[in-house]
Amino acid sequence: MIREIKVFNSLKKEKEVFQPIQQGRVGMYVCGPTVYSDVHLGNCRTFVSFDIIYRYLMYCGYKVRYVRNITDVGHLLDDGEDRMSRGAKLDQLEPMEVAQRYTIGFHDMMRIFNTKSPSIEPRATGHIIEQVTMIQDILDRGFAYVKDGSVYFNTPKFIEAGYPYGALSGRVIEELLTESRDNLKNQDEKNHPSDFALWIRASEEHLMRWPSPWSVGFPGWHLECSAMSTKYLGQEFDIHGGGNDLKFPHHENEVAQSMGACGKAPAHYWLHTNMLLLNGRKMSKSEGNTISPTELFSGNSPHISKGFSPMTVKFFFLQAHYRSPQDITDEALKAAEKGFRRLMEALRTIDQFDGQFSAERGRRDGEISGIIETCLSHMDDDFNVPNALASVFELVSLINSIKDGHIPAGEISHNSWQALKEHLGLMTSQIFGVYNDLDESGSKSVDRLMNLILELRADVRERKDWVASDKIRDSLKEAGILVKDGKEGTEWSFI
RNA sequence: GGUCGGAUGGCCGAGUGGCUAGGCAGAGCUCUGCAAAAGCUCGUACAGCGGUUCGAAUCCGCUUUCGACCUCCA
Repeated sequence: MIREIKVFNSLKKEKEVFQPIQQGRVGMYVCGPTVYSDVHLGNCRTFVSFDIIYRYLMYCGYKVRYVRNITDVGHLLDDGEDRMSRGAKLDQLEPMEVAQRYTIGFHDMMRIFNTKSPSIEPRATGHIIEQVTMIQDILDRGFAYVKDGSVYFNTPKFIEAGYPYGALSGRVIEELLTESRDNLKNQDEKNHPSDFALWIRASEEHLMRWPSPWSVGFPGWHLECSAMSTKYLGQEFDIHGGGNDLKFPHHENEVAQSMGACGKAPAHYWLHTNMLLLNGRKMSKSEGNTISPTELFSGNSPHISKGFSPMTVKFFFLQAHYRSPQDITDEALKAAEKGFRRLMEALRTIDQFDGQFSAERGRRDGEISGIIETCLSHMDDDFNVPNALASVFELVSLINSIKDGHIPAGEISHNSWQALKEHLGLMTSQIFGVYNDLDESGSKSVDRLMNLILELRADVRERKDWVASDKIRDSLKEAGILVKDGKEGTEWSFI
C-alpha cells in the first residue's frame, strides 16, 4: 500500500508530494556522525527522526535503501590539522583506533535508542578511491584547480556556468562573489574564499594520508558524502537528510560537487532536522549548558533532578516535530515520562483486556477507524510525529474507558478492537520504535514476590483489616512500588 | 555585521485566515473502605505595537527576544 506522502523540501522551502525516482523504491542518504568523540545528544535526535522516517517509508510499502556514513577522516581543525589525527595524538592512539572506539560507542547509543541499522553504513576512509575518481571528474569538467598538490573547487566558475550555488542554503551569489575582496589575503592557496578543498596535500606530521595523482594527502571534508551517495544510491537519488547546521557549507558543497562532477543535482528532496536546546539556550560546552545521553540516563547532571530511561528520552523527542527546535528541561522530561508511562500501561491493558466485543458492526467502529486514519495522515504530512502521537493518545483514552466500563465493549466490534490493537502496536513498536523500559527491575522473582504479597494483602482485605492493608500498600510505596486497587483486582507498578 | 528560522496557556508542544491538538501540572465530579489509577467536565494562550480583512495565533510592517548558518558542528 503506497500512501501519498508530503515532505518539506529545504530546496524549495515548501511541502511537496513525495515521488520517488523509481516506483516503489527510495534511496535515502543521511549525514552520519564524525567519530572523534562521544555522540552528541542532538545527533541522537536527528538519527531518531530519520529512523522514524525510514520505518514509515517501509511501512508505506517502499523498498528503502538507507545510507548513513561514518566520517572517520577529512574534517579540518582550526589549525589545519586533521581532526582525527589530533584526537589520536591527544589520546596516544592510532587514528583508526580512535575512530573504532567512537564508532562502537555510536552504534551502542543507536541501539539504546532502538533505531534500525541503515542498509549501508560506509566509512570515508574506505572510499578514498571513489573520492579521488570524483575529484578527477570535477577537474575534467573544469570546475576545480590544482594548487601545490591540493585541489580546490572553483565556485565562481561553477556559478558562471549557471549552476545554482547557494540555492539550498539561501546564500546570495553576489555576496559570495563580492566577499572575496576583503578576505582574499587570508585565503592562502584558494583563488576565492568560497572555494573549498577537494583534496589536501598532507603535511609531514599528518597521520592519515593516501596517494593520489596530485599529492600524498587526504580528501576534503564535503567530498565523502558526495562520493558515497553516488556510489550506493546513484548520481540522482530521492532523499538527503541531516541537521540544518549542515546546510551550509556542507550540503551546499555536496550539491556543487555532484553537479560539478556529472551535471546532475544529487537529491530531489532535502530534509533538515532542527536543533535541541537545553533550558531554552543552545547547548554549549564552554558555558556548561550541555548534557550527554549518558548523563540524561543516569541523572548525573546539574540540569536534571533524576535519570530518564532511553525510551522516555525518545518519547520526549517524539513530542516535537523534526523541523522544530526542541527545548530540554527537567520539567518537560518528567512530563514526558508520565505520558510515556500512560501509553505503555494502555498497551498492556489492550494486550490483557478481554471483553464481550460485538460480532456485528459496533457504533464506535467509525470513531476508531477515523482516529486510525487521522493518525496515519499525520504521518503522511511531513512525518508529523507529534500530531500522530496526539491521535495515539485519543486511542489511549478510549482503551481506558473500555477497561473502566465507561464505554461498553459491545459498542465495538471484534474486528475494530483487533484493528485498534494492531494500529497501536504498529505506531509504537514498528514506527516510533519505543518499548517499555520503565520497569527494568521487573524480574521473575520480583513478580513472584509481588504476587505473594498481594495475595496476602487480599486475604487481609477480605477481613476488612484496612490498617494492615494500608500498611502493606504504604510500605510498598516507600520501596518504590505503587499498588492500585481496581474492580478486577489489584495491580502494581514501579513508581 | 550579513543571511535564515522561531516567539502559543503554569511547563513542554501541534496548529497558517473563522471549527477542542496532545502530554504534564491545576480545579470539580464519578468509581472506591481510604488511596492510587482511570474516565468525564472545566479554566488559564497565541511576545509587543501598528496594518490588511466581515473575521488574524495564522497574512504584512516595525520593535523586543531566542536560535541556526556565515568557521568543525545533528
